[in-house]
Amino acid sequence: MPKRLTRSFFSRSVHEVAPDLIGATLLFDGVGGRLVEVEAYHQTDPASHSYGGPTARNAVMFGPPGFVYVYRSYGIHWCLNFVCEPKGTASAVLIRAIEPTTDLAVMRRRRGVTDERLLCSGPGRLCEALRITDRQYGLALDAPPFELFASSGPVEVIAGPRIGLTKAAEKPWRYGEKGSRFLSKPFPAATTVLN
DNA sequence: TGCCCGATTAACT
DNA sequence: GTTAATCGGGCAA
Repeated sequence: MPKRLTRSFFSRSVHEVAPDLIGATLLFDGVGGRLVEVEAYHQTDPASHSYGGPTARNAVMFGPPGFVYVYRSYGIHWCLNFVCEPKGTASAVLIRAIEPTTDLAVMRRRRGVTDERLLCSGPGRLCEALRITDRQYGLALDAPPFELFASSGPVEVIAGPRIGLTKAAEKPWRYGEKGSRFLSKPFPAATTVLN
């Protein structure tokens, strides 16, 4: 059986946690798959929702690590984040793409598409497929209905610029599995290979 | 209270 | 390649 990740996994620098999450398996109510793309956000980072200090929306980011931050994007979509670092650092990892493994039929129904690559390739898409909304705001990642398992083998991780930002767009804090078909977008050709 | 705009997506040309 | 959809957060006034 794969090893479960507990909340202590997240009590490290967000720039260590983010690449380490690639290849891990996330399930919500038994639906999900392998994490293949994430982005790191830190309080000192102008692109982070925590940059301006605590508010009602970002409050969970200022709490202990290993909990879920969910926000509304463009008034339409939900986006899922994992809070990282010791309490007060207000950093988080945005989950951007999942390689779907279970349950494909459920995800196809929720998404209204059949193509595997359109089920969970994008932060808004994966929340629709897993049925993540603000009702999950503040839930712990190491307790039901969430399940999180470490990668079962080595993974080749690449890093590049984050997607869709106007501030701090040059920071290479997007991490993905090299060669994955399930990335929300390809990484630029000149991309750093980790490991 | 009003205004601007975004860690997106799908449906266009 | 471009753009509409859609609305709450954050800040100016």
